Amino acid sequence: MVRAVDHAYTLIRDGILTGRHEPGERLGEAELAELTETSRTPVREALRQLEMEGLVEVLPHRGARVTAWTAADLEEIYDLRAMLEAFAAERAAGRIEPKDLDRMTEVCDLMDEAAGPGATQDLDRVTELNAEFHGLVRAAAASTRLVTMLNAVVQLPLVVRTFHRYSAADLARSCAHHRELVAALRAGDGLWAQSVMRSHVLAAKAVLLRAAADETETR
Amino acid sequence: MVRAVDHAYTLIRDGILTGRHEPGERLGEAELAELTETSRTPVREALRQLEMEGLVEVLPHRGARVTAWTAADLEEIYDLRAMLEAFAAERAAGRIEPKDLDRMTEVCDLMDEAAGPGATQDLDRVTELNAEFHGLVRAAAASTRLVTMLNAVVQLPLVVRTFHRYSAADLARSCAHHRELVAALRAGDGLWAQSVMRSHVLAAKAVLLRAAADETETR
DNA sequence: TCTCGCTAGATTGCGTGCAATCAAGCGTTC
DNA sequence: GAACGCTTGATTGCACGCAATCTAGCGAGA
Repeated sequence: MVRAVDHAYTLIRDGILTGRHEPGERLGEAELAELTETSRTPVREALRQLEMEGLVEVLPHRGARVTAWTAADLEEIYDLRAMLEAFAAERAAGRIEPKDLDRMTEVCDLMDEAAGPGATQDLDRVTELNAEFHGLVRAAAASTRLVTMLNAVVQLPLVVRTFHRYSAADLARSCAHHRELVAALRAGDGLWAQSVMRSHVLAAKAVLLRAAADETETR
Repeated sequence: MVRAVDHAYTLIRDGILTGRHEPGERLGEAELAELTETSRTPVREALRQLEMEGLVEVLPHRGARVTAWTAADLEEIYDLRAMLEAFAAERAAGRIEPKDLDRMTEVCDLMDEAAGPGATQDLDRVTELNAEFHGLVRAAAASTRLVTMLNAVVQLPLVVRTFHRYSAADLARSCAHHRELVAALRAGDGLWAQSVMRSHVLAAKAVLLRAAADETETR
């Protein structure tokens, strides 16, 4: 048995992440209540939650809209994320358990497999594994507040389906970063881990910004 | 005319910050509705908001409690804050307007006055001015998301009435940091600004941790 | 023709009732 | 005497209704 709030939250969130609700689209409470087969009360709470995470904007007496990101937002968010993830990596270096490190190595192998060129390539699986990898780092950082903040800035990359914009070289570099991070964590070197993680996120930012620039150019 | 949610939010928040509601205390919705002279609906929304900011914890079907901080929480929060404020200072270095810098200098003068020893000392006024000073930095950083995150980690220092634990030397150092930060921002030196801000926050952390240690010792 | 004001429809904000869930106290059984 | 289960009281979670507010469209006046 799940709470209606969680049900509504998950449904609306997925609707935004999969692009079913476009940026700027208006989200009426009554409409969402019907969609989620609940009432407006849990929908309201779910929208508040999503507002905190930055996925929707709600204006008093005017309802909620799906957040529309600008290129400047994107840059700002990735800079924030770089800092937060680097901090998490540093903390993780002093706390992570060997079994988590082993699992991270496994995830790296699976990612190489799913990211490799050819018919077996599965970018959605890569996204999933990537989320697990970074989740392990955050969990090892052991800071509930940090995790909350990261959740707020990590949603966006999902919206824009990051990995579908990666070139083969970008993907290879990303996987290499992951392996290097595991090495840094295994060595217990906080500075190294922090540094690799920062590179990792900033590289992702560069890919995204270039992709965004290309899009507006060809338009 | 203000919204009932905001009214309830402000009232409950003040109740926690001023210590009227003690850490660990149970906060019943009905009770708060009566206290704020509204109904349970806006109270519920206010509690959710406060949960996001870390001031209360709400458990499903069991209601809300005022968050009880441990020494480890305190350390974690100050490390987070050091990083976030440093980041804000760096961004501010490239964007802040001369008139804001002038105002910051004014605030420094006023703080020296209010912090000075003797009968004119007014630590609540220092707290107020300190908030304005840091607010100017954050505003200059021009990142809505960063401001949201900082709000989440800046609440705590208010709860424990930080400045009342400062020695004369601590206060003097804090004011010196402020002046140095203004200099760094005026020079447009992001690295310098970031560095000063980090020192500033970590120094505050040290004062608080020592004070906390003393308290548990004499108990 | 442009601007301002008004009206109507729709939507959010809030109050309240009812059902689901939880904690505590009591009684029963081993 | 201790442990388990049940019942009762209290509290949260959810649904729905009404009032306050906003947006859009129309009409009157300059």
